[in-house]
Amino acid sequence: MENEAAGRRERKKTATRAAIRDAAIRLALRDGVERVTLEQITAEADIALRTFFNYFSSKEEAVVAGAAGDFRAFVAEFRVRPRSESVLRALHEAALVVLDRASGDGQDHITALVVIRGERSLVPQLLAALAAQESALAEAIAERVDAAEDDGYPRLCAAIALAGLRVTLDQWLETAREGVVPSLRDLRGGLERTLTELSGGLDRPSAPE
Amino acid sequence: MENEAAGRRERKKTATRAAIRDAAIRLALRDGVERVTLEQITAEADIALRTFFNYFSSKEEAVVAGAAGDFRAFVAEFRVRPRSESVLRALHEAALVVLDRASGDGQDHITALVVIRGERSLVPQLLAALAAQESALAEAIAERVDAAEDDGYPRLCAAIALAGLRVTLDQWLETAREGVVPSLRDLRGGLERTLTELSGGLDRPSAPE
DNA sequence: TCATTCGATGCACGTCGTGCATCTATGCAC
DNA sequence: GTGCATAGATGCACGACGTGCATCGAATGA
Repeated sequence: MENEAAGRRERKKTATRAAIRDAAIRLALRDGVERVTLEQITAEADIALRTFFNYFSSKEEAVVAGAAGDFRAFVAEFRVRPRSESVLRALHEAALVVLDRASGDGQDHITALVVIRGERSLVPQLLAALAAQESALAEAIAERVDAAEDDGYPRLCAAIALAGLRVTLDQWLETAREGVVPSLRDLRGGLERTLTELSGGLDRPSAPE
Repeated sequence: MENEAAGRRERKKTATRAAIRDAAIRLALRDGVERVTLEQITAEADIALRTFFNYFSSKEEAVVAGAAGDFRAFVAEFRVRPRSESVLRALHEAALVVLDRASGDGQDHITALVVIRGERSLVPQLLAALAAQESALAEAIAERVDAAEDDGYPRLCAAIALAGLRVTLDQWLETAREGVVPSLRDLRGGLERTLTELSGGLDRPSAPE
């Protein structure tokens, strides 16, 4: 998707990158991220140990790379949503598009998420990947609503939208058990509810003691 | 705050912990987190290298420890807010209380945040610390609004509230320059605006092309 | 074809993080 | 106060991580 008709060099690079990522996820799924060594990963991907660091700066980054790519795709998709859609609507639609595309690619995206979710050591990396897109999304939102320089809305909206997506996705994954991929329909429903909550206002009165 | 009249053992432990944390922050502020070695930190805190790992599992965790404590305090404070306050109101008040207490302790909390903000390698750790409080906050919210088991509101609200706080704090820190602590009044104002935005509903129409 | 460039690799080194054994100060019972 | 049990501090060894540097070979373009 980022590489169409490039030279052999570029094609080889993206192939290697994918090989490393897949190897990392496969091994992590089998043995647990902590127990997998870089040596194993590089052997599986058939590259030298040193080469690994030409692509990723850590094991964790490699495992999370797929998800990070999806986040980036989400932001890109948001950018091209028609102006007729409100911000939250556009975010919603963008999420659906990425979701469809990812599920079309097979279950790899999902299994990667399952691995990530099960491993505490990946949480920081995943959150960092998400945060990395936050500023990009904020910028896109600022353009879309034509916000003033000092308007806090874009950044706030970006952060909250991504947080909402994360929670929704997380709750959905929670329903997954033993490699059984839960219904995509459920995830759509979750997104729907989350977005509704956001647009309706988040506050609630406290219940009496 | 977590240790009142405990035995000498406990007191020494908390003192050591604080010494490590302070040493880590001080050195990180001077040389940059990446360039500081554990050896330096342990020398500064006057402990053995091995002992460090009895308290923290990494340099980064030590630096972020202070902020992590404030997050925990925030959640604790929220728990004890009166039921007469709505969820967002209670969150707001809790934030103000923690803010007051932290600023009363001097500028240490702020300088720590400044260090953290300037160092990309600390972002994952900080986000992880924040995420760690998310479930605790979600639970507190669930109690407060007496939510049903399958109600997504508590987790969503917790995630979004923390995201909102993070962004607000971040924007405020951005105005800080060269060790000059920006006005706390400004931070209060930022919180006010953020919470208003959240309760009012986050959506916005897109501007025409 | 030839020179250039860029990525892959090997090597060396410093740092990190942990398991294990040991030593010491603390807490406790008497 | 004495002595025991325990928890925390320390030392040691080791495997893994991450990076700078030099080299080699394949891909590119003139």
